[in-house]
Amino acid sequence: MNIGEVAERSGIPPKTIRYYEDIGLVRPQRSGNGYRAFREMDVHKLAFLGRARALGFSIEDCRTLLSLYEDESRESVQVKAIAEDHLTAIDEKITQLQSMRETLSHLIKSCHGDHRPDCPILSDLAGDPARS
Amino acid sequence: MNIGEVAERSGIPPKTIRYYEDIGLVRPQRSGNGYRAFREMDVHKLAFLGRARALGFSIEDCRTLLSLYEDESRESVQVKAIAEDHLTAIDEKITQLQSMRETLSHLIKSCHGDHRPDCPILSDLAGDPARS
DNA sequence: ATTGAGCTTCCAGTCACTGGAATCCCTATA
DNA sequence: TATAGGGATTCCAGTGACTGGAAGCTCAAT
Repeated sequence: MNIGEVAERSGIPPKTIRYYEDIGLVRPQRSGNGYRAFREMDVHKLAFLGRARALGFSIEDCRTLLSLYEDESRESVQVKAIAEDHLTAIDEKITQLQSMRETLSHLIKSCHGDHRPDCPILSDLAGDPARS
Repeated sequence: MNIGEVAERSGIPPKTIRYYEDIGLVRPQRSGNGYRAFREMDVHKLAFLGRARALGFSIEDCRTLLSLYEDESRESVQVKAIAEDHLTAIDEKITQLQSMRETLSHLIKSCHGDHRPDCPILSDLAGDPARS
């Protein structure tokens, strides 16, 4: 199977598949013409990576998850620990974004948004808390 | 004022201040010895940048916001538009993270997390929806 | 024989810093 | 006065996870 078909079937663009090979996430064989020759297993792995990435796992987490997936003697607690750490990180990001959102939406509400220069958003950024 | 004192007063590390000069966000003068010579105005600008970055504005947004701040003939609607766009982007990120969070926490709940290899997290990543 | 699509490699750019090396300047102390 | 230190300078490289583009090779069809 050539890279184009694999890209279509796994949902991972060719450029990214080559990149994943570069960093050792997949190891497709090669045909006589120098083209990458993918097997079903490779497509499966790439789809796995696509789903893990879509859940926000880092490439290094993906590498670990893949190796656990292929390790028959894994313990599910290992997988769960990675997932829990990641969930914690997601929660922290959400909290941070919500705090930004809070401040920003207050500022936006207090700004007239007209042709005059007075702007509580700029006043706040400038460090004038009275005007925000 | 040297870079160390400015860093302390503005909360921006020296490395970052030099970087901000590189990309033209601040233009400190120079002393005879080649050291950067910051004025109050520069500290003020850097603190402005620090607050804008803390709200998640991109460097390019910060550049625009700074120039609006210094433009007496600005219209607050220009500032508000940037802030609203940014708020939209934040909301999109939050939504995406919450969707990841949702999926991930379901998977975590369904995983025993013991010494056995069976793992619904891996099964889901492998594309087996029945086992998740 | 030629065209065009698809494949190859390699290099550079993204974003916003951050670390490190080599060197220079200034001040205080022995 | 020599020296030691702390702080300043520049420049280069690396981060994460791709993505774009150029130059060139292969293959199938006309």
